[in-house]
Amino acid sequence: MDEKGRRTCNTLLTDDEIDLRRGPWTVDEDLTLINYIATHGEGRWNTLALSAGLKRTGKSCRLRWLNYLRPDVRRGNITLEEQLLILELHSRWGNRWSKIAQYLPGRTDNEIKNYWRTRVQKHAKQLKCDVNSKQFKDAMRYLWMPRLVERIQAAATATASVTTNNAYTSENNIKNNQIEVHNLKDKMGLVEPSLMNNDFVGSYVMQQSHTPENSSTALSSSDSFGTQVSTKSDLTDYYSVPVSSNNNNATPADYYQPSQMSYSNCITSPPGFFPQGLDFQSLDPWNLQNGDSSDNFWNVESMLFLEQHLMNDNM
DNA sequence: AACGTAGACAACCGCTTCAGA
DNA sequence: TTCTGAAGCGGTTGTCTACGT
Repeated sequence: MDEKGRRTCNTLLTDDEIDLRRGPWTVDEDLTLINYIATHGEGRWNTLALSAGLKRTGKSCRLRWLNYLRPDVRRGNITLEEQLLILELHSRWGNRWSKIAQYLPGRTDNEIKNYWRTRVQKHAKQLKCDVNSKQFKDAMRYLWMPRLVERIQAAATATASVTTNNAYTSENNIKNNQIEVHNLKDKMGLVEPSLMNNDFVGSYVMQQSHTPENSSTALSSSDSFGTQVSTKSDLTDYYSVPVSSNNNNATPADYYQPSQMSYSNCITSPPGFFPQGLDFQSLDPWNLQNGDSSDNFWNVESMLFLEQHLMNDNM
C-alpha cells in the first residue's frame, strides 16, 4: 500500500486500520455485507463494518451497498429515455449527480456520472468542443435530444406495430403511430417550443411542474435511502441469500433472487414526475435487444447542422 | 497469439454538510 | 455555540474487458 493509501481525510491510520482491505470486493465480502444487512439492517457504517467482520472502512461498505448490492439497483444499459432525462437534467443542474439520480429510479449517482464522462464527454471530444460550452449544449439540445425522442418514438411505434399486427391496415397503423408519438410526448412532459427553422426537429423542454421535491414518493436518493430499506423484514422480502458462493464473477443477481420487486417495478418513473408515469420498459425494446446503440448520433447531417449553427453564432 | 488501446464501471479520495453531544 | 464523527457528494483513479492491429 502506498503512502497516499495510508492516509484518509488528513489523518494517519492506526496499525489496525492499515490492515484494512482495498480494491475490488470479493464474493465472500459481498455475501457478508448482504447477510449482515439482511439480518441487522443498516446502521452506522463504521460500526457495521466492524460488527460484520469486514476489513473495510464504513465508507467502503456504504458505497458497495448503495452502488452495487442494494436490491433496487438497476444494472445494464442506460435506456434512451434515461439518456434523454440525464441530458435534460444535466442541462438544468450541471454535475449534481445525486440530484439527477433521484429522477432515475434504480440508477446511482456514480453510474450516471460514469455515463456522462464516458459517453457524453466522448461526443464533446469528437466535436472538439468543451462539454460545458454553449456549442455543445446547443448540439445536445437541438440534435441529440430530438434524435433521442425520435428513437424513443420509433421504438414505441415498433412495439405498437407488433401488437397490432394483422389487426389494422397500414393507414390505421400510421394513425396509431401518430397517437403513440403524441402520447409519448404527453407522458414525458415534453413541450415543443417554436421551431427555430424548418430544417430542425426542435428542442424539447422538460416541464418544471413535477419534481422529487414536490413529490412525496421520490425514489433512490442516496440521501433518503438509508431510511427506506433498513429493516430485516424489508430485505428478506427482496432476497433469498445463499450461504456461500464460489463464483468470483458473481453479480448481485447471483446472490439473491428478488422475490417481490420485479424489474419493471424498478424502472417506472417516480409517481408525480411524469404526468402519468412513464413505463420505460415497455417503450424500449430497441435498447434491450440491441444494447446501447445510441452513441452514433453524429452523422454528416449533424455535423453540417452544427457547423451552420456555430457560424450563425459567430455572426 | 500477443500486444496495445480505449471504453466501461467499480472503488477510492478528500472536501462539505449535518446531526448530536 | 463549538466540536466531533458520520454520511453525502463530486472528482479522480484503478482495473477489467473487448477490440483492433
